[in-house]
Parts: sequence; C-alpha cells; structure tokens
Amino acid sequence: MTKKKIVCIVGPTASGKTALSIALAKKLDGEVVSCDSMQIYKGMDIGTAKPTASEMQGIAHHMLSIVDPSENYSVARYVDDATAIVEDILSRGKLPIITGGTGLYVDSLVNGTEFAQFSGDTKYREELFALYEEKGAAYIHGLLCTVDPERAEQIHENNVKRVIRALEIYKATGKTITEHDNATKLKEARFDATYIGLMFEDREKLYERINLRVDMMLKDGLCEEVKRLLDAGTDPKSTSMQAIGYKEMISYFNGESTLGDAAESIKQASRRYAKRQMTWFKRNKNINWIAVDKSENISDLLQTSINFISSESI
RNA sequence: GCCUCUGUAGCUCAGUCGGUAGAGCAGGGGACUGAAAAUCCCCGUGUCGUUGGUUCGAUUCCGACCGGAGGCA
Repeated sequence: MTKKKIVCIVGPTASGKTALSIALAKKLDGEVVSCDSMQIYKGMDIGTAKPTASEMQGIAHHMLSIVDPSENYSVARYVDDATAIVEDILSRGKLPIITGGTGLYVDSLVNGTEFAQFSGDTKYREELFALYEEKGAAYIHGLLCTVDPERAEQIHENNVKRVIRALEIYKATGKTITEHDNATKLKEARFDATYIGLMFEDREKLYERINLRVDMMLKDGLCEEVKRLLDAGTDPKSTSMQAIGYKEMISYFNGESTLGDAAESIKQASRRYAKRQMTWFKRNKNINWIAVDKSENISDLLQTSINFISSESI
C-alpha cells in the first residue's frame, strides 16, 4: 500500500512559512495544518504570529486555538488530534499542508509515533521536582539509572526536566521510554511527506526580520494580549505562558524589567529559538531547502516549492 | 591652552610587579521521541589606539601623536 502524501513546510520563526503554506494551499487545493506548540492555545494570537482571518484568504486552517492556555498540552495529544485531521483532509481528496516550527511535533506526526495512555496527572512530577531540589540533579538522575539506564545515559544529569519526564512516564505507563522508543522505531512513517524548508543564507537577514516582527507585535498589542490572558486567570507558570513574548511581558508586569528590556529579551529569545529550530531541522536529510533571501519574491518561492512537490510525487 | 583619567574580543571591563592575555554579556555549534517557543551540553587569538624610545624581550615602563571622558583657566 502506498503511503499518503502530505507536504510539510518547516523552518525557523519569521521565515515566511505561513505565507508560503497559504499560497501553496490555494494552488494545490490544500488545507493547512498548523504544527506549532503555542499556536494551539486560544487567545495567544499576536505573540505567536498566528495567521489572521484575512491572511488565510479562505484557506481552511486546523490545529489553531484549540485549547485553553491553562491546559497542559503535549506532543501526545498533538499527534492524536492532528492525525485525525490529516486523515480527514485526505479522505476529502485534499492535500494536507503541515506548517510549523515545532520540530518534535512535525516528526512525531509524520512518523506516527504512538503514545501510551497517560492521565496527565502532574503530582508525581512535582514530587520528583521536590526531590531534585532537596537532593540535587545527580540523585534523581541516579533514580533513572536504575529504571532505564540506556535512557539515563542519553540525558545529561543537569537536564532535570527530561530526567523527571522519563521517570514520570515510567511510573505512569509501566514502560520505559527506551522500550517505547524501540517499539516506535520499528514502525514505518505514517505519511509520505515532501518537506520544504525555508532558510536564510545570511543569518543577519533572518534576525532583522525577527526584530522587526517583534516590534510589530508590540505595536499590535502584545502587551494587552498578555494582560488579558492573565486577567482571565491563566497561571503565569503554565506551559503556555512560557512562550516567547509572554514570559518576558509577565516579568515586565512584575516590575522585573522595563518595557524596552522586555522587547529586547523577546527579540533575543526569538533569535536563539530560530537557531535551535535550524539545528533540529538540519538533521532531517529529506528536507528540500529554499534560501528565502535568495528568492526574488513569493511567487518564485511558490514555484520552487511546487517543483519539489511534483518531482517527489512521481 | 593646561591638568587628570582613559583607549585590551562585537559590547562592558579585568589583567600582565616587562616573557604576546581572560571574565561576563553578545554570538556560534550541538543534543533532543510524552512540558519542546521548553530543557540541556560544548565553544574565547584579539594589529592589547598609533608611533618612536629603553630592553635580550613591551600590550605592560617612558615620550610624542590620535580618539574619548572629566577638571582648571
């Protein structure tokens, strides 16, 4: 059985994924499936650069604004939700265009990573964290060594978040992450994806775009947006509020920085994020890279993308 | 015009009692399979302002010049 064809648009933040995906969707009768760990939250529009209704130009978009910012979302839920949507788009004879910068989500969706049922109860996580604060990183890393030595070797002792996660998953599912990994590695990818990657040969150009975009966000009311979320009762410590642009505004509200400092921090965090995204995507050898700063315009970009897609579809 | 301080990594600065130098930040590279816009790991050679002098040897001492800050007439 031949696998189902989909298109994935990936790349760092502010590289122009949204515009390209919409142009492609219009040209190829597609629908856009967002693959972004922060755009899934309701009310987080400006800071996540979520496409506006007018930008969408009537193209159907999925996986945007689907959960409340106070909820704990995760890759597992993303894969469940997004897979159903992609299948539905395919069943209607349309082309799913996966667009997003969250590399882990993209890979898990395309590969069809399966996750065992897990309640999402974070009590044990908190216990482990307390244990870490009391006895240190080496101690809880030691705990993982006894449960899943293979995994423990992969995770640096200081990466407390991951160590806790691995222990938590073991406790919740009775299986180690290593067992889980081995099982999923044997499986074939769920979808046949053509990857289009947007990049910049001159990193400075990307950084200029990022800086400009942050200024635009502030002008468009990022400050008010964050205030609105907090007023609605969103916990400043929740996952959603760790997003770039939000956590910095929160420390501004707390009097820990000036508005100008916050703006600079947002820009810097975005630049570093873009760098990490590039690192993630670089190792995927199936990506067809397009240098945005070497392309004349959007129709140029569109044509190059279509060429890649049709050449991989034969 | 005179006096004082100052000129060292992209930035802020430390330092060398004379044997060509090091922190923070910025920046770069990497990891990543149930929080991922999160989390974690690794990376510091630069005409020591220019130019003369002293010296075996000067970024370090001395002079002049150029730039910056302050003070006095």
